[in-house]
Amino acid sequence: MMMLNDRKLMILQAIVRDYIESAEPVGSRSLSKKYDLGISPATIRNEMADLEELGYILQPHTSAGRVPSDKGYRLYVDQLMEIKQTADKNRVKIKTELLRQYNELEQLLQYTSRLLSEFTSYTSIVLAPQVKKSRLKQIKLTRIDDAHLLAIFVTNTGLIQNPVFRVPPNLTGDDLEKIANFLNQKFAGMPLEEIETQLVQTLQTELAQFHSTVHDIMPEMFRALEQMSDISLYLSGTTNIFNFPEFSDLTRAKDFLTLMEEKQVISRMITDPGGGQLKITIGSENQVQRARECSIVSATYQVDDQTLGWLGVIGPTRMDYGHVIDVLDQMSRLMSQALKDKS
Amino acid sequence: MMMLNDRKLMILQAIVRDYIESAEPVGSRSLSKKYDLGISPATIRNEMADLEELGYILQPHTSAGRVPSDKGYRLYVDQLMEIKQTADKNRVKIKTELLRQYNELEQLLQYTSRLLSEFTSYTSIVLAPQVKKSRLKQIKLTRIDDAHLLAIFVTNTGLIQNPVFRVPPNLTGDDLEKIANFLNQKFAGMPLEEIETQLVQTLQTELAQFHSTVHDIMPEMFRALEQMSDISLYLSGTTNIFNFPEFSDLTRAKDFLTLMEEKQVISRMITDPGGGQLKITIGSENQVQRARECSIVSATYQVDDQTLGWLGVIGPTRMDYGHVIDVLDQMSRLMSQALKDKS
DNA sequence: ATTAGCACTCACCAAAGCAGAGTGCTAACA
DNA sequence: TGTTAGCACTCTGCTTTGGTGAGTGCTAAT
Repeated sequence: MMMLNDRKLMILQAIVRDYIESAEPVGSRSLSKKYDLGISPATIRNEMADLEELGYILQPHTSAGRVPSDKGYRLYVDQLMEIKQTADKNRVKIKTELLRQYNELEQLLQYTSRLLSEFTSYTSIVLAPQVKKSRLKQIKLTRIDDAHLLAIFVTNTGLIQNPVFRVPPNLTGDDLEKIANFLNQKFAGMPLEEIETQLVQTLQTELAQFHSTVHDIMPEMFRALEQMSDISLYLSGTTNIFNFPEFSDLTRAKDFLTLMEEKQVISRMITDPGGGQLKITIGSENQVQRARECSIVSATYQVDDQTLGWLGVIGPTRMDYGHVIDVLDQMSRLMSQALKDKS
Repeated sequence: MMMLNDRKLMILQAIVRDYIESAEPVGSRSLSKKYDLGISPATIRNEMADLEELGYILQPHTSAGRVPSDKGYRLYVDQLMEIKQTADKNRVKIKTELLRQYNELEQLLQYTSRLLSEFTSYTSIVLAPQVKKSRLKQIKLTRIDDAHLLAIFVTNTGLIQNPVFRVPPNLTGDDLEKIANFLNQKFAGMPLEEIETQLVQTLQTELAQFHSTVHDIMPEMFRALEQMSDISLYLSGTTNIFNFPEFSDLTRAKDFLTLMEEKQVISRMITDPGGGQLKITIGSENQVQRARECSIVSATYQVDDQTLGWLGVIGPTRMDYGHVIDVLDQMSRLMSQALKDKS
């Protein structure tokens, strides 16, 4: 692959910057006026022609200016971009807000999401820790009424799940306590998903000591747990997209918002199996067809090197990557810290 | 106020019906063609002129057809509308889906919301029972770690709240149990909001028997409860508004969707302090300025004559009231029943 | 009281003309 | 040989113009 010379890089950088700011195709004349590149529009035109041939920029139509292609954005992000430092005032605000003592994990997640969309002006996504991957700290069983039991799973991620499920009425309070003790001893510290599989094996033998109905309630309990804990994610600023001219087409806006209602898909987009610290997906790089007009930047939050969840923003490919990355980087660190303080 | 003669009523009815269906201003000629009114366009025109003067219909501009005014819709809803029976197939579907055994209240609410938007094709809103008004069935206290306690409030509405809060580390397990027992005995059956106020009075005297720190943790507990239980409501089908031409203006669509992000406001709109069974708010009747282009139909769900929450739809004033009312009526009954079966 | 007829109004649409920004190419320049 | 000025050309976006169709109000006939 041909290496771009410095001047081409400089021009590409200017184009991307300008387009990110203005959303209008950028032409050679205005480029040379606005930025002090030291070369004439004609020269810029020549270089632009090359850049276009190489696929870094596009012309919406003859006699229009140029627009970065996804490939162009990619190069920009990888080599040309400068991370924008957030203003100190805002750094402080983010920090104090996020490190405030939240009693509930949910509150932290929700507030992070708010802040993220507020500071980036894109749509933010915060993915809660997966229930299944969380490790059991403690389990409690309580009778709610004749027919229902409440189980309380306290986990190491701060998640607390409390599935309610039906049970036959002939379980005594004593039974419950025994079962809970047994479960705690046996499974504390284990990821919930493992517990479920292990339980099947354990059931036959060890659980025999209990009332015979125990056989039945365990699967019921996990089914209830499963049911209630579908993907939980926090979105903010979905309506921000109306601020971007690329979504001023009604059907585009609709498609975007409809997409934002599909938790499954969103969660797949923001999660990176590769597992780097920061993931940038630009337009057509996206696996999800319907998001090929968007870019996504996402990061993880973690405790003790275990990745708990993800947070990120989604917006037009014409995204202010430099800014978003800085904000996201801060927030992911702070979330990790907030969770650490807690556990 | 002048009473409208039958013919005027008939014409108004036809106008509203037609406009609800087509979203286009309706003229005298097409009206007489489409509906078999037995009078000529010219006569219709005369009547229309009267109806306009009386404020029941409007002309977007000279030489356009007529459009119902909010006053016109109101008359239609009060006197002219016929309730549309939902197709049997759908009635059955709604019934079976809603009376399915849901372990969690949240699931019932969420699913109701889905169904409601699906069957009406508007945006649906389901308001969960207010925590504060719910009555305590049972309370449990559990230690999570050195610094945190988990309280579990089980209420009569099926709501389970589990606030986590900080406590000084020197509380024994025994203490906890005693406190819980005390609270249960004293407050079971009481609305949570009352408990909180009563507690302040009780604190000084009766709680003296416990460890001195009890003074401190009670307010803390309720603060945590308060914090976590902001208005919880379930929206579905927000993007449905894109299907209506009255929202094909980008800023209108944006305004609507932005409004839908404000739980406070929505909850105020859908709740009727007057307290009838079914509430219909048409356009400018709405207290909320930004919703004066919308109509809202809402109903309650209840158990033992106590209103627990609300459900409803919001859409353009050109709403298919007859249909919405039928669906809503069914659903509100079924929700009430589902909750009754449970408690 | 109703209706046919008629002149008139206005939104909507398509075609036409115009201005502005941008391009590619050629030829001159350093 | 790389750079730049000049120029003809292209294409979008905006405004103008004219025609069409649905609808109205009024008047006069039924």
